[in-house]
Amino acid sequence: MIELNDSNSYWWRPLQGQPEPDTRAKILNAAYREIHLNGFQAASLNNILSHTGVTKGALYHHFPNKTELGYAVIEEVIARRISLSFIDPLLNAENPIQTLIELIQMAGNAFTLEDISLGCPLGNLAQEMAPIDEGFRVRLNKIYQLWQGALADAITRAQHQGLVINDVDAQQVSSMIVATLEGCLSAGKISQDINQILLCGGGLIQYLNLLKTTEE
Amino acid sequence: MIELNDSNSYWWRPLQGQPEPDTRAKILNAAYREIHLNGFQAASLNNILSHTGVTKGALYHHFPNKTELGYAVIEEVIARRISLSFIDPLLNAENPIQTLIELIQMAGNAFTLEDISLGCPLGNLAQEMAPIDEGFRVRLNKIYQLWQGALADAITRAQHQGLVINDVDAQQVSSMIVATLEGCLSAGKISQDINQILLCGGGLIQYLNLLKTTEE
Amino acid sequence: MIELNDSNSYWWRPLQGQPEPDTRAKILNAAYREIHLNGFQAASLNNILSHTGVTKGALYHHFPNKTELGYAVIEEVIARRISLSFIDPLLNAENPIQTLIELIQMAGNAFTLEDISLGCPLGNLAQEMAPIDEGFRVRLNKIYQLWQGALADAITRAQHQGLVINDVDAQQVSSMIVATLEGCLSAGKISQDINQILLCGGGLIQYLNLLKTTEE
Amino acid sequence: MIELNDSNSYWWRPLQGQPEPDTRAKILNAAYREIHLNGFQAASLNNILSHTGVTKGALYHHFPNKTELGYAVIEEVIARRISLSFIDPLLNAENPIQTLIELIQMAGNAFTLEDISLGCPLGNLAQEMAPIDEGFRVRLNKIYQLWQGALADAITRAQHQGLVINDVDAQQVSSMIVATLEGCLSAGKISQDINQILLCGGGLIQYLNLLKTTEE
DNA sequence: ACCTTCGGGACATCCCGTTATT
DNA sequence: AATAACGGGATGTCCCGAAGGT
Repeated sequence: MIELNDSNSYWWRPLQGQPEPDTRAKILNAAYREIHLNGFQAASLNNILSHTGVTKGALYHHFPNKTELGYAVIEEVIARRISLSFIDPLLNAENPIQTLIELIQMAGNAFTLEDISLGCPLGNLAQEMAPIDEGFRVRLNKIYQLWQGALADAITRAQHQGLVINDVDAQQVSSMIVATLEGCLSAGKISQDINQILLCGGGLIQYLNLLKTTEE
Repeated sequence: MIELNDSNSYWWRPLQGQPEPDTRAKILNAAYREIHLNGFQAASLNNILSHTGVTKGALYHHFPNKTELGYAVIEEVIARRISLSFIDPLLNAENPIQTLIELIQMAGNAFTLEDISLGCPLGNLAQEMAPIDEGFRVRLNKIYQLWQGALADAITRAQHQGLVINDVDAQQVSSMIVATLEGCLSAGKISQDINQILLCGGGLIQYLNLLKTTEE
Repeated sequence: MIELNDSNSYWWRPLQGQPEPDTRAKILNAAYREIHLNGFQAASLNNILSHTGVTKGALYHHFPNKTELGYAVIEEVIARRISLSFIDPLLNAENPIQTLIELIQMAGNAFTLEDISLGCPLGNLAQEMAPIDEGFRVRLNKIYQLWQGALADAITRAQHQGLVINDVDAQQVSSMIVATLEGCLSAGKISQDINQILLCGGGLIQYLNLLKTTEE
Repeated sequence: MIELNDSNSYWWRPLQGQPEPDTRAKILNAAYREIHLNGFQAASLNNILSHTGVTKGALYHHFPNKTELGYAVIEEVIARRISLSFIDPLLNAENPIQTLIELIQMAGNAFTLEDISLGCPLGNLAQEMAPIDEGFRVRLNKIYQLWQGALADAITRAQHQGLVINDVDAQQVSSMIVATLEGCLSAGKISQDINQILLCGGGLIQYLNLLKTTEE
């Protein structure tokens, strides 16, 4: 069984510039980890409390119930992490398609074995909760669409810059990119083999290179 | 919350030629559904029992515990369904690449709203249980590798037949196809929008068409 | 089957000076009785709860599990009772050997039929749990050694006072006394006959009288 | 936890001259061991079955229920073992008191660590079941009285032979001997220290020697 | 004589929330 | 803002025994 430690994994490498987090933030972080480890339904409030030293009363002072805590984790933790890692870098990229490729390569190289084992926080929660709780689905979908939209924008821009061929639909390509990325992580999770991720990611990068205009 | 009914969805459309299932089979089928709906950890044995009319004593006669029941579901239900739907049709296909494309299209068209909402049984379980229970991971990985291997074989055969360009690696492509398929289903689950699946699947099919040799 | 009532038996005559016991104490007392009646393994938490009116949540707030509840019963209930009944009176006795004899006689006379039937709480638990759970064994052994040590001290003091013959080993004698006492209670339990206890206890007292120095 | 093996311990060293035991005997032996290990209430019929390879149907063909199986174990297994070990040797002893002493010494030397840990089958069952089930109590008491009676007879004979002083009551002494023996085993069980048994047993032997007439 | 299958209850555990108090 | 105590339901597990077949 996986131990909840303070390692510097890809998914919960601590965000910088946040001095002495208050109770609410402590709960949020611990909840994020617990949920990432065990899923939302199997996440235990008692575990979260014992890992933070916070009491149950304090928790229920800040969050009305477990579900709302889950919502807050999505909106305040996961959303930010996805933005920082996958969306922001694309926004003002000079060469969007190249930036995207490098982003994928960087992520692949940064993965630890634990990251592989646990998978993407967004994807995990979506897989588990989307069919069960509409509140989860809506919030997760919002992030998902944001991500995919940013990708579509980047590709469109790249097309306008003449960096990407024009006979592909940006929406379709971005949709496929996100799906393939999530699928790659899933493959890594099942096989627990980083080579599976690199193999699959390599396929994606090769595909993206096919989209580039052949410069001469 | 989704109700467990007897609808004819893609994932649990009843297999044919199995008259009057015995107790064990009844449990297995109900467990498959319950797990598909709620995930393994949240699956309730009591639900399974009440949906089958089987008693606890009977269940524990056939399976020593919940985990072993989960294993049996993987090995005896999920494995067969994946084989029937995605592997067998490829085995003796005359035109493997075309068969593969048609397979994807057929699956996309066959999906009901419920299927979209629930996602792929294999992918769901992998997402949830691979990091938590090695027994699950190994069994799921076996199916996953079988599937991917069958795809790689098909692509290699297509290359030998001159139907697919030779400058792609069959392993890499098959790995990416499986990942993208799983990712597409995930996207559909989050958005609960069949167009998302078609969009994403369309991207995959377009990609596969790129791999075909340009006949003249 | 024996009913759990509030009788004034030797073993659970309520300790004095403890007004309005709190929840934890109530659980502890009820657990002590239930364990004394049925043994630890067969002790039912539901019985304990129903006899106290306490709920499951409260019980598991105070004790992490049944085993720890058992440990607490040993350390906080049984230990005190043995001390009060068999150890403390010996500590500052002027004539230790005579005090010991009187102690045995008093205990014998105080026994009710129920006491005989249920036996010694310490001995029962030891018999049942020592081979099964090391935590039980260690805690029970601690009390046992305390008791035996107090007896050995008393005998040694008696020897120094010239009240007991010097050609016996205090350790050996005290070990035998404790064993014989426990054995007497066992005999009473099997025969459910108070005369058996008196017969056996009489033998012990006769033996102790043999150890006295013949004053002239 | 103690494993159920086939070791040659004092308590269940196999009785000789019993070729290829039938089903009933196999159940009886396995039940004896299981009960000795875990007590009667915690003894699991399923364990007994899995250790014998016998099925539940067969068990319930030979015994109407668990309680009757327990009775049979007492009457057919425990009774015989106590007789063989502690009663028969005394019956025709030329020097009863000396034989008794040697018997105690032999038993003490024969004990393995496992024997110490598990205690006397008779005493264990009595401690656990006498207050709970009258059927158990009666059957166990019968063996107990048989044993004690045999001891009383032996002492009486020794007195007639002039080997034991006349100013002790044979009944009382025999009662105390049995109690002390049981108590010694209990002490060994708690302390899990063979020296405790030897210390306590030494005290008993010393006491017995006091009863001898001083030959000159 | 013996086997498989099954019935149904009891048990320890854990969980999410609530309430009174400070 | 935070705490300790408590409520009460649901869960997986196990167990003894019954029933019907061979």
